[in-house]
Amino acid sequence: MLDLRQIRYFVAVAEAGNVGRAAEQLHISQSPLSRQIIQLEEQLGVTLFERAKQRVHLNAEGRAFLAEARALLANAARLEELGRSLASGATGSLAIGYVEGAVHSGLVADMLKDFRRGGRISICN
Amino acid sequence: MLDLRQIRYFVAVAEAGNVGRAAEQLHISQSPLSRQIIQLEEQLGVTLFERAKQRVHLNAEGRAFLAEARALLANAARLEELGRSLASGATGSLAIGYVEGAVHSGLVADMLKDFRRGGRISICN
DNA sequence: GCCCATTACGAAGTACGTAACGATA
DNA sequence: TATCGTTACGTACTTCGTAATGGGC
Repeated sequence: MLDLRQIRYFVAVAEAGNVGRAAEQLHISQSPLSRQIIQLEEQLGVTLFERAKQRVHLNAEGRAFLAEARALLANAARLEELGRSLASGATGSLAIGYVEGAVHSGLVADMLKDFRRGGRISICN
Repeated sequence: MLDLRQIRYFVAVAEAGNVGRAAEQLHISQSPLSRQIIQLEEQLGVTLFERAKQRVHLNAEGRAFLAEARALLANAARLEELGRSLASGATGSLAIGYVEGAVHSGLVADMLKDFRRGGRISICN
């Protein structure tokens, strides 16, 4: 089973392009970060970074993996926020995310009308 | 940060409606499973199950959480599979998921045409 | 000599299983 | 009494930080 922490570590290193700086941003040492990245690669059986001249750099596989990894982290963050929001709301709260254009197209308005009639808002990605 | 293992445990218990059976399916004991569920609830600050008469049953918050939890697990599984597929493929493989209707609408065909011209296929949920 | 990534090693935290407990039928 | 969920406790594993190692500039 995939570990979200490793994914977060991977994204940090990929974005920083540097293990040391990524470690600072994550508030951990270089050592465990380097190990977690290596472990992730071993568990997946993929080399995500090109190691050369004591530098790490995303390779083709790493770039492909990065896009989906970011999506997963965003999904996890939403789920966590959903949980916390469920705590505050009486029986649940209404959170509305929108995409540019969705408001003007009347999509959001229609969904809200339907919701008032007792309909259910479906989760839209 | 959310832990995928706890999410998987939660979904198992929610679907089984029973800690014991869920534990069997997960190949762990009842004890740690019960604790992980409680920890998840504590970390989120939400009660996901209604405890009554020595039984656990999803409450309203739990049901709302379950839907998104399943989505996250599916997303994680896709990411893991992507990683493993990147290992075998030369520089990456092409995997196509489709939704009923997308094929007949010509959406997939258009995307493939664009892809042949050197365009990029965007990830669609 | 300085910086960067990795490896070595000891300490702390966490998850597990077994066993005991409380409650329900 | 049998079953189910939770709590108690000891063990094993995993992750962390510090320190040492090996390569480039």
